[in-house]
Amino acid sequence: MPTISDVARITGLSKSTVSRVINNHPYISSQKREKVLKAMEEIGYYPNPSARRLRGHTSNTIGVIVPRIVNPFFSYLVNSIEQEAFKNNYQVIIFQSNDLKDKELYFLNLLKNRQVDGIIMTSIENDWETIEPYMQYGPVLLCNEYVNQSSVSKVRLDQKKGAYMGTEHLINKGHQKIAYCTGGLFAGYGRDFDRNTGYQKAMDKHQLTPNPNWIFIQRHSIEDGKKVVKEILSMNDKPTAIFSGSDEVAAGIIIEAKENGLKIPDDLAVIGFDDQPLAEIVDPKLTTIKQPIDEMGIKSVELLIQMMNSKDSMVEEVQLPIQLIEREST
Amino acid sequence: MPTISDVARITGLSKSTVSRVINNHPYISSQKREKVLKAMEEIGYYPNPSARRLRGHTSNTIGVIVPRIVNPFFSYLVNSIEQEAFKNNYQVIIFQSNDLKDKELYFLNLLKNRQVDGIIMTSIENDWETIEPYMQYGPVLLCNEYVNQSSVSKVRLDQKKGAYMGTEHLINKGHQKIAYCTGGLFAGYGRDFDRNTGYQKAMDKHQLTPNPNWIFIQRHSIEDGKKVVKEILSMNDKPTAIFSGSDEVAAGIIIEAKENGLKIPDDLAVIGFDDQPLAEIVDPKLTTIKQPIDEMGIKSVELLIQMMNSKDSMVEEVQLPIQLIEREST
DNA sequence: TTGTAGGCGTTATCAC
DNA sequence: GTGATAACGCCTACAA
Repeated sequence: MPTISDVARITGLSKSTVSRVINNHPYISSQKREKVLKAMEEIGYYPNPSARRLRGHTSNTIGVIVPRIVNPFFSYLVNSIEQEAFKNNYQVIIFQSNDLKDKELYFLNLLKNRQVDGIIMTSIENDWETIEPYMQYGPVLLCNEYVNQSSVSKVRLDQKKGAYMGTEHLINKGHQKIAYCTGGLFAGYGRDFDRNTGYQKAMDKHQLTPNPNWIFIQRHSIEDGKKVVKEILSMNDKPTAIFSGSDEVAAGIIIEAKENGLKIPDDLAVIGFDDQPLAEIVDPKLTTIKQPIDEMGIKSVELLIQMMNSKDSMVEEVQLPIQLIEREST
Repeated sequence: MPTISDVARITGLSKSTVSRVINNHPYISSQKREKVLKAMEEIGYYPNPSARRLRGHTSNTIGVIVPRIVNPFFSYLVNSIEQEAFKNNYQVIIFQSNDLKDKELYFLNLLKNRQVDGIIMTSIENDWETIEPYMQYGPVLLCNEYVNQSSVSKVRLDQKKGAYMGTEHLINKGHQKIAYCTGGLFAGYGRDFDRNTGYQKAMDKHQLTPNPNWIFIQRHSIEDGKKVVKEILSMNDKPTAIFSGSDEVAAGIIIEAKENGLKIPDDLAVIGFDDQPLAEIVDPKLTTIKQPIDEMGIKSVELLIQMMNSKDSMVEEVQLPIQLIEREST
């Protein structure tokens, strides 16, 4: 593997000059610049990232924390991030927190060693007070999940509006008994809180009061969705529609409802969130709230790179549009 | 961020001694070892990976090349790899080749800079002659995709048997006109070749000859599956069953077949490959060949770590079992 | 069993 | 404009 010294030797110049060319410094005769460039090309020289990192430069590596990559929402997000990063000459290290506080912290630690230049967090496990101190070691960007803190950059959606739209869509279809199913707990802030608020706002506006039994929390998987149906079937007062915070849970609901002879959307209308590929696979096809995943990834990388390059810490917040996709399940 | 010098200063020992403790060298008085360990703990010392890398040591990083992470097969594989790597204190850099030769080569290049200690390739784009030279820079392991080369380690399945089982299953159900749908071209070796061979072998054994029109190549997505159905519908001599090399294509086939009024499995039996989650979502549920993805990932990491630790290059081949999951589509 | 010194490849600083 | 040199943090001959 050729080094900067090799280039220097071949061109008869000093390492400093070569380094300057590499880093696009001014004050170099274009004649020598050409010479260096040519030599680099010839011997296939490529700067050693470890050395750069050690010397205090950037590592051209960004870390992405996801709860789990097998969730299509996150694999699509990672896809978009990786593509955009590659375009900008960055590599992506992927971390799965598995909803574990410790693992999340461990990953955040890599910022200290400059293992990564910056981190995109797509989920948050620890309290913000725990996470915030890590920001002094390098830029941290929140994508998808967020907190109500003005000190951190975010790329996010209007979750409140999304849930509002979905709920109102069901109301417009004539439903009054609308169940609500979320992945989170009833947190006091962030993504899930905003969704909850959106649902409530829509219900309130139409003077509807949900039966507390119709509120399901911490549901994530297809299996969870199936269980929701079982619970509903055992109720005296059953909902006629259900808003689910994830397409996967919604898919589970549809599958199990059909098994039990329920007609969708007649007996039970279902609306999901994400617009994952399975929304078109499930039968009937799923009405859902589409999140602009690709744009989120692209914007996140763009912003993070800006943050890494700006000397003083900058904070920016980007909000992307959200959209209702009506299919057959409502 | 504390360095080895800090630990040395605090303990009153030299950097060498500290380094020896870190690297578990023999010939250290257990008394001093304790002292060092304690100091490291206290100040939260963690070796700087860049420095280690530069000095010629390992980076505790492995690279994984996948064609695309949004394909559930690969996201599950990456999940398993990341989990196992984390257990062993390794980080995972993820690369998407997007079926591009250049991108694949670019990633392989990182082996030279010791950006990664080893690479797991889950797909192969370039000719083997092009890839082989990179193996001198570090261990490369083939997982899932493979070539008929004894000089490289592999973790793979008996693809031939898988395709054979699937095809014979259809034959046993009374089908004679069996279409075949693969993601690859008709390569002369490797995974897809073995699958093709398995299909042919099963057909031959039962003295069946497929209509050449029933052979579909380079089909990957749900959309591709839908197109296959359209093509079939326009044929005079139609197959009654179809073996698909991927669950996604199979799902597309089922969806489009239903749209066109075909009953599954009566009018068209469908069998997939992978056992992805969608196999249980699609209606009717998909019969498929299950690949032990988790074991593949675990075994790959295990093996790669062994390879990275062994001084002389070792080559090993692991073959994992494969299994038919019968559901409703056949 | 422990310490000293040098170098991995790069870039920033200071000279010229 | 260009070059020598030190330093980033770590590990390993070599010496003691």
